[in-house]
Amino acid sequence: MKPPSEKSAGRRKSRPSFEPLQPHEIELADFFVRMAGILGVPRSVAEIYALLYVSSGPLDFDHIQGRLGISKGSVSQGLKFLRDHEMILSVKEKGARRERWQPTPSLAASLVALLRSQVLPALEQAQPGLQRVLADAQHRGAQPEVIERLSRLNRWNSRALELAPLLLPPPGA
Amino acid sequence: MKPPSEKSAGRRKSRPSFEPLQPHEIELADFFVRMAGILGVPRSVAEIYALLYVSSGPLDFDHIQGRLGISKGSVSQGLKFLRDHEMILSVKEKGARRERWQPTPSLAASLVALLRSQVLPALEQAQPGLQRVLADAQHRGAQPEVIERLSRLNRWNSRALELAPLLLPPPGA
DNA sequence: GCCTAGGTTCAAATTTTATTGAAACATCAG
DNA sequence: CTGATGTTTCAATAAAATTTGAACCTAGGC
Repeated sequence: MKPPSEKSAGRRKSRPSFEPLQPHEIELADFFVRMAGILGVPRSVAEIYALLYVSSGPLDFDHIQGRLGISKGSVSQGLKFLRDHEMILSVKEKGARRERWQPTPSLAASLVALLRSQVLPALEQAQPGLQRVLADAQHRGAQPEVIERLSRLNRWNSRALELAPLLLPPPGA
Repeated sequence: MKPPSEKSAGRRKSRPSFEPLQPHEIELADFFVRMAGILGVPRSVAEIYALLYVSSGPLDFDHIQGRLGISKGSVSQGLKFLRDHEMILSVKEKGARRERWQPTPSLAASLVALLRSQVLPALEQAQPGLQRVLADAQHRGAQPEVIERLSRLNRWNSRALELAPLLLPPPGA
């Protein structure tokens, strides 16, 4: 799909054109993309975050789409993800219709929220199953070594669940 | 090549048949698969690990393939991955040709090795780039807020690299 | 109410990643 | 050396994840 018309004449309504990322922006985006990849966060999401991170003020939807050259859908989903994980904040200027976005002050807190959202549900959901697996092994009279492994796994899981609220306080705490 | 006969009569050379995973094994495998997914580790690798984890003794190649019902290639690659990340050990019985595998004693250590191998290279590779991005921003006289963000990112990166060898000692330490 | 800027949704298309299996390789026994 | 067993490699295929874009909402101005 080629951009409709390259020359956006000065008229009000014409689609504004945005410059592609600068080398320094690309470098930072690459870094965030790599790190995000480790946690399974999609490229487009990392790129959006990186762009907001190097930008001086909050950016609106169209700027993000224009500068990154990605689709509306991706921008919308990416912003949703970042919002859901409390990694960006909307800055509403009063009287303005569009929202503008900037990163939350603490990247650390953002990462914690992200990890929390991925790991906690898995641990919670696994708990009954793990207990059943252990009970089953004991009941079958499995090898002590196996019982020991499964016990340790259960203890870990429990401790992680106990500690989670302390280390990773949920939003409303 | 003779057509393999379906009924494995009691004879030595016939292809042994392995039973599919039991419910308790499936449950544990699901847990490991979920956790592995967070770190981007493929399903087949997690399944292999889970099987070794619930099994009483070390298992050989064919047992792993047979019980999981996956291809030779997957087993080979999965074992390679687990070996490379020091998550399994080979128990060679003297005089025996085939290797047999069991999980390393500490799952915690295994996870640490895994994380290390994913995160460290990214941090190392990023360092010069991040410094350049910061220098560039300073040179361009970017907004103080942006400079501050980039500085913090650099500090984090450096500290992580300093701490890494302490928290995650490499194999030969 | 109606219109429209601003944004979301989601099925289809694309890209990425994992798995398979046949061929190649390695090692040991005889 | 030869033949059998045990394992790895890698191109082809299958499966999963991401991106796109057009249809669809929604709130606010008129």
